[in-house]
Amino acid sequence: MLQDKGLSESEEAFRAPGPALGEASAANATTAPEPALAAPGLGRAALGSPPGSGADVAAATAAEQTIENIKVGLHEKELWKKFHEAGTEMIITKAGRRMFPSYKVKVTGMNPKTKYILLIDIVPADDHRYKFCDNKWMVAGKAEPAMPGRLYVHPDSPATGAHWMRQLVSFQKLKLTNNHLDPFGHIILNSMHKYQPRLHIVKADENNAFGSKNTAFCTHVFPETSFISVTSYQNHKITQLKIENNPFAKGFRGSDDSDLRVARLQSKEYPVISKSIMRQRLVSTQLSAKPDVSPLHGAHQALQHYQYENGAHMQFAAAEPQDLPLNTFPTQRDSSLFYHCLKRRDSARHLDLPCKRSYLEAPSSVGEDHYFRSPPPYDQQMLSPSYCSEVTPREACMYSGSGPEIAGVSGVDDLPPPPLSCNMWTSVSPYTNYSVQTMETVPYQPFPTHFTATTMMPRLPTISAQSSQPPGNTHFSVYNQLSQSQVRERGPTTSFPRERGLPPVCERKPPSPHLNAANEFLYSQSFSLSRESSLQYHSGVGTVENWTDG
DNA sequence: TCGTCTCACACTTTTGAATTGA
DNA sequence: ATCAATTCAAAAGTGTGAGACG
Repeated sequence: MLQDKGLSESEEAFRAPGPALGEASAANATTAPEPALAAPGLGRAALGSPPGSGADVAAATAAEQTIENIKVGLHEKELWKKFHEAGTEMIITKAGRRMFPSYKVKVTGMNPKTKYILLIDIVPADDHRYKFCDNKWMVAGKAEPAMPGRLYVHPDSPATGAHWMRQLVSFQKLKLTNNHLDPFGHIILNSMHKYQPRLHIVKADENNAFGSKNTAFCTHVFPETSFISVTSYQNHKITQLKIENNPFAKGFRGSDDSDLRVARLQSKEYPVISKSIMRQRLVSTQLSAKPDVSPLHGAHQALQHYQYENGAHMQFAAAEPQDLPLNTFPTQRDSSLFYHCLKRRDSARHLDLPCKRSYLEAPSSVGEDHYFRSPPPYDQQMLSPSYCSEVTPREACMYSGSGPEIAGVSGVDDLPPPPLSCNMWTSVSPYTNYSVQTMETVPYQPFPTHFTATTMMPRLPTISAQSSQPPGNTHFSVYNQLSQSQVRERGPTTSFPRERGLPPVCERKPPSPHLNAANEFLYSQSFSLSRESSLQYHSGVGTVENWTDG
């Protein structure tokens, strides 16, 4: 056994020898494109705080400033780069598939005694659908409506800065699915779409919660972690990289002459080499004969610039605008940190986020029960004018567990109800300018008493040109699922995990309003975050102050 | 017909309970 | 009786490739 029993994910990861970490830091953040931090007319004043307010400065406690100082380094950055250069693909399956390389980071600069919550979301990198044609990825039309955003909260959350900094923080148990009705809380993606994982660090408050007036958070994005989701690998280079680097795929390793797969096939009296291997060998031969097949590596080719996420210019080479290279992923600044250090002006609510367990205890056996609703893909809006045009408040809707789950996704309305009747989708009143006040209109959601216990983030507003919802409707929902700590996850065809451990979610006692508020907060903050990161600023932040520009 | 998706399969690693020994 | 180390079977994570689907 590689890891000791009970090791947390972060501790597991820490044991793995890793190359140097690519790092995103606050220092780098300060070099972020100006619009992200200083959009005209949307500075402090717009956020409800007088410019240059002395009170603000005083309010920026040392604890808050640690957010500013937090640096995040991507583990196995070189490996990620390898994949990135080939055009990373991630398999998505109905049952959920892990990412490989897995998302692991080294965090420094935290206040050792302050508690933080680490979570990941995956947002569309653009509003295109792709196809793999002629050994390269090409735009194949408009993107499908974005799946309901989900967050993956690290199982150790909340934990002190000392805990997070002690070892690598691993999100390797995060799973991706293409099942729109996924009952396990995996992150739902559309196949053949490009996505960008984002790491959010949220400062928990004095009660292991967040959402009080001192809450702050920041977002880190590593461009090399972007990927195209697929149901089967398209690029043989990616297949080879996965086989070479993923221990679980060892069975497919082997040199040309001693290809295990071939040997196995032949041993079973299959007279021919597998089609895949033949194809891959053929392509390899072609590639070796055509070293410039990937426009990515052709420095002479025209560079196209793309605005991305926080306004950084993305560059990639392409012969034609529609003709994307293998690596079409944004080459964002190496350190892509977005600053979202927030102070709430209204401290009306205090959001309890009870520790799942002591962060000093032996790590929990919680599995994939750390998924929440995630922020929407606002990057899209930045990239596509069509998104910007529909950034309007949306009407409230309510979805029950027995009804269609996906409100903002076309074509899903006809789908049968999800197998788990305990899914609970709710909504909010019209979402005006993304203000905090709107958050307070969110009805209480069934919410596990445990922070990490199988609770999804509120569903994020569907703001998409392709949304089936009419403009003006803002949806968000809460999704509950069983804790993986109690039940090992099985495939969707097997019995549902609630058969063991906890009673069905729908039978649990009503959640604490504070916990619901936590959901709201995370939603609201993520929302604000997303809005800011993609659109720099928006007037709706309201009582949330961005204090990093001071 | 084509592109995409699903599923069973063989293989590997991981997990965790049972066993062993100090 | 306790604890750590070891063993081992089951579970989980891989890519493959045939076939289904729209």
